[in-house]
Amino acid sequence: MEKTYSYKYPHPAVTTDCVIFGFDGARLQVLLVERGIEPYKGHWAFPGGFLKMDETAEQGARRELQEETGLTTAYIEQLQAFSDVNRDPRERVITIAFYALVNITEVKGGDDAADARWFPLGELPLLAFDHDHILRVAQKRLKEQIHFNPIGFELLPEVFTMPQLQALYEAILEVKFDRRNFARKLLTLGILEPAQPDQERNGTRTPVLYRFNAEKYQEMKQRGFRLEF
Amino acid sequence: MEKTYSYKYPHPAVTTDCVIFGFDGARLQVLLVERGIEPYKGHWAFPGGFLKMDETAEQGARRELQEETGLTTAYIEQLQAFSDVNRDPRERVITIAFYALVNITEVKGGDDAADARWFPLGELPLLAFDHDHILRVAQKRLKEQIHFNPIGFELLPEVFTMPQLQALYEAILEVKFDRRNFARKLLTLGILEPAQPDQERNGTRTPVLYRFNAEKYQEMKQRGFRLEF
DNA sequence: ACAAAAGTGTTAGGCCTACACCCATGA
DNA sequence: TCATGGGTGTAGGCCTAACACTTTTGT
Repeated sequence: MEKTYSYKYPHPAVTTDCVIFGFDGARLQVLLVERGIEPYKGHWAFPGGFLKMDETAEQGARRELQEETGLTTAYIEQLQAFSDVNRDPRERVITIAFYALVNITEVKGGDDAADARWFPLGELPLLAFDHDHILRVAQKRLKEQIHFNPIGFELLPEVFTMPQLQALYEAILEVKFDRRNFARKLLTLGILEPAQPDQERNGTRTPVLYRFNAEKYQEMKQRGFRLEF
Repeated sequence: MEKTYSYKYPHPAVTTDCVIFGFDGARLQVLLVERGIEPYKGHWAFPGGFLKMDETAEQGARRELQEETGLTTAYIEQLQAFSDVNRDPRERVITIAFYALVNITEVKGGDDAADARWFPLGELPLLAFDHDHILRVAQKRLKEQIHFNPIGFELLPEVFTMPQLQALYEAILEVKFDRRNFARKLLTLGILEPAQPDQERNGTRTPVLYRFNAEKYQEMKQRGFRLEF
């Protein structure tokens, strides 16, 4: 006989979904998995699944993230719950959506997940459920967050160039910046440090390498600050 | 025999809770209800309750808001889900928390609810469950939101004075502003309009009345703008 | 040798901050 | 009449935005 779980009042099912952002140097990308079963078979979806009774939503989202990317330490933050009554045709399912920022080069990247793939924003396949809606909310949140937090650094390798950093900000905010003004603004923030002996800078054609200084950033956050764009 | 609802896998219970902010002219206030039953009997909690199977989380939160304040049109926005495994001692309960901004003068205000009362932030009673945590998140979100949205106007009567508006911003952001700079900043935004014939301004001791111009605000939002503080 | 990428510096204007004075009301 | 609350204007500094030239590498 099959075990079931009974309640006095109806309970919705609860899942987590994780919008995983990466940056390939030019465009923002999202990691999606192809659905092999109905409903929405053949559509693509964010990694996610049913929440276990002994884990918080964030733990569940991290578990899904780890299963798809191998990463255990990524930046992850809750977006919000999505609770439309008919968002899943099978039963009432509420999902708690998260977004994660990962360094795309550290992700084994759908090699053995086989069904997981990176897609650039703007070249997305058909998404399952209300995942297009969730993605729009995630993008909006990302744009907002970057004004208060240097979360962009989560998307870059440990060492990066100023043009890379600028391309990232432009991809997230969907605007263009003046090279010189952008570099000055970020440098005067004081959270970047050169990651390169001066001697090695042979030609000006090769960009200067920087690294993010997390301690300086923590100091600044204490005193309060704003990134203006 | 009692009816029950059975599932193949365990399902958590899902509630909504609504952090309702009001402004009395000097301080931010929160509407709380006293719990009459265990657990946390005698503690105070945000209005909330179990989500029905045919309503979205927002609809549930609005229903709770309406039951406690009589308001049907308030500004309401989702905070996030709170999912700690043991946040409710009875069973696994996940709550989807919202925050609402209401004009305190329009709220029947716990008169017939009898157990609902406004408390100023800073003079709060003991809160039930993880509601102190939820409140901190709500306050943080309110501070962030006010940089992008003139949500402060939701907390004021239709017609208000500049000193009132300033007191509200100071209460939310927990800072002090220079009177003259604050007035200029808000006026040059172009979303305030005088709500008073010039003649009636007899003495300068009586403050000028303003009203929020929602159309101008919508225009500005299209073009993109920022409130700086 | 020429195009593309990256480094660097200056200037003008706007916004923010700090600050002083006047008027009217109410005690 | 004096303290309080509210309205208004100005000057300095900082930050932002706009903009040009040089170097080097790769083709």
